[in-house]
Amino acid sequence: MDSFFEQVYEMVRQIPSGRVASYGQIARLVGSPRKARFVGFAMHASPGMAGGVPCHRVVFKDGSLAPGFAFGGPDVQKEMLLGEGISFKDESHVDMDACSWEV
DNA sequence: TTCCTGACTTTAC
DNA sequence: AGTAAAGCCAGGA
Repeated sequence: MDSFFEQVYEMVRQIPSGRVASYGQIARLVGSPRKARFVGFAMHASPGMAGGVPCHRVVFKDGSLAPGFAFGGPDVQKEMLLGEGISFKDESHVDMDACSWEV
C-alpha cells in the first residue's frame, strides 16, 4: 500500500495526543501542500482510530472540526479532543494557538 | 479510458 | 478586511 493515503495515515498516526494538525499541515509533511483535499479524503477512507489513525486530531486550518463527517457528531470529536487535553476556542474551534502540532 | 467529484488551501479582487 | 473563485492530485464510476 504505497498510496498517498498510507502516507497520510502514517503522518496522522505520529500526531501526539493533546495536539492537533490541519489537513494542509499533513499534506505539506507528505510533500504535497496542494493535496490538502485528499488528506481529508484519506481520513474519510481511514480505518479510524482502530487503524491507528486519530482523525479526530485532524482539523481544518481554522481549527474547526468536520461537522457531519465526524465520528457520528462533532460533539463526540470535541469530547475526544478535550479528553486529550486540547483546548477549544469555540464550540467547534480548536485552540490551534496552543495545540497546533509542532513537527 | 475519460470524466467527475472531493473532511482543503491560497490567491485575487 | 471580507468575499469569491481557481487550483491541485488521486480515486471511483
